[in-house]
Amino acid sequence: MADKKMVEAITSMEEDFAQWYTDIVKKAELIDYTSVKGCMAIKPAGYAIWELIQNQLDAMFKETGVKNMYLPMFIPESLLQMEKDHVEGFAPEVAWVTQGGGAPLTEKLCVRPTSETLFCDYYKGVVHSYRDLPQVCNQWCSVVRWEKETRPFLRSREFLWQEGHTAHATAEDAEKRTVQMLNVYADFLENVLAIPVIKGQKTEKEKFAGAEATYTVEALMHDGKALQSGTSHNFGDGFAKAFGIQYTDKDNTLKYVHQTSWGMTTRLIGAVIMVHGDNSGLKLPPKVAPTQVMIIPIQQKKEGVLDKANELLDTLKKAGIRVDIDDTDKTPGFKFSEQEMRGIPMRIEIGPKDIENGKCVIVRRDNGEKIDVALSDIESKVKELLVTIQKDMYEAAKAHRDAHTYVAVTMDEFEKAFTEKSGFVKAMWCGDRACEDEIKDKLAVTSRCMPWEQEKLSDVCVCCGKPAKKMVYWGKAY
RNA sequence: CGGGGUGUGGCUCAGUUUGGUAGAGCGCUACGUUCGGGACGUAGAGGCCGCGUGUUCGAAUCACGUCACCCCGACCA
Repeated sequence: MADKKMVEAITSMEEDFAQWYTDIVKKAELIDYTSVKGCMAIKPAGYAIWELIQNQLDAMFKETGVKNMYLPMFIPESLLQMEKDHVEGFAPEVAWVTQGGGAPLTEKLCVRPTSETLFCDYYKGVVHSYRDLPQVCNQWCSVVRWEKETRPFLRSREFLWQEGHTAHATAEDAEKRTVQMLNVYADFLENVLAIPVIKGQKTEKEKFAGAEATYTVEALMHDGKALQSGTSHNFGDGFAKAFGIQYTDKDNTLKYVHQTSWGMTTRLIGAVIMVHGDNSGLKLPPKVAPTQVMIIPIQQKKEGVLDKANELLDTLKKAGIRVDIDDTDKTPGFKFSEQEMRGIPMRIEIGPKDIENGKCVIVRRDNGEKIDVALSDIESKVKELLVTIQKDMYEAAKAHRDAHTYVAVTMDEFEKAFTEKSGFVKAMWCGDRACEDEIKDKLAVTSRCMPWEQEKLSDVCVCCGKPAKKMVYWGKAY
């Protein structure tokens, strides 16, 4: 039961979702604002989540043959301009370095907004033969995009991410890698972050600047808005032609490589907050919880309580669980609320009464359930519960997503879905940019993706009534 | 970049209308009593009132400028 003071601590999500989000980000101590506009200090609690994301995602990449490397944070102006669509897409939001050591530079450098051009420049030097392919590299770094309006994790001027860049001998290989990486992303979101996603393709209007095709994983936040959570792009040979990346094939002819890129960012932390969080604070899936279990001793000054609590701590630590103990002299009630705010998946209460009975009390963050557990069973029970919580959080998020996904066959239904409700709306589309533009102007709604799992809801476009080509997920986006 | 809002101890804010010695609650420090859902007592520490210029005998308060942050839109991951 939520105590009055606890509710007052953060704005409720029903009252003001944006403020609720900001409150959580601050009160769970994930970030601080800094004196650099639009750039945040990612605090230890926030960065630890990012490290867990990095470690697990990186391991998944490596299973598919990805190698990590690093390229400069600066891009010469001439390099950025090599590919026309790409530069048009990014030029408006890049930051420029015009001086070095007090003297003007002969050529200004932009701070990378993304590194396609640098990887192209690099691959041009290392790819000569079909034997040099494929190149499958990734870098973990930060990028800078001069956003006008910023929000912690969701939109900042500098953000952390990974960007994978590959070069392949054939269009088929490139397409295969693009799809493969999107599947890695979907797998990661669903199994590690417990966030269900829609996999699909972006429309021409929404695809990445310079890409032939952009695939995306789209997630639904608790307020019914969509969040693009990861993208994978197939560039075809467009960049290769612009940069002259060629190799000699087995038949002794010169051919252009086919390239891909794919990225996920610290925005994922925003997604975790907005998918799982509640009015008591953050709710972390066990797999990305820096602390999975917090032990809270009750009446800790009483003989033997702290000893027993520390014994528990050791047992669980040895079992490989990320566990900590809160033995500060705050009251238990305060500690309960604080650990809930921080999103710790599970807490263990242990006091004199428990010790007498050879047990302790486990409380789940995800559903508040209290469970008596014999001290002798603690290790196996905690392990089992962490798995259960991870799974239940995914199921809860999926139930919410499904309950907020609507079907619209007519424009009337479509408009109603967005004015009276909020969430994903599935509707048929003719494939024309004009209909996409009209829907956006009218309802501030964008096409999120053309899902790989297509359904036929009707024969005609929801907007113009002409024959439909694709079923599209629409939504209001972050 | 357009619209709206806010800047006063670490946090939330009062004080600004009508210029006159900088306030409260929470938090923090020390000690003691507490402890199964945000405890209490006593004693303390802590503030170029976002920044700049101007008006004035005197500015947190008035004027002009500027910066930052939050929210909504447009743009993006």
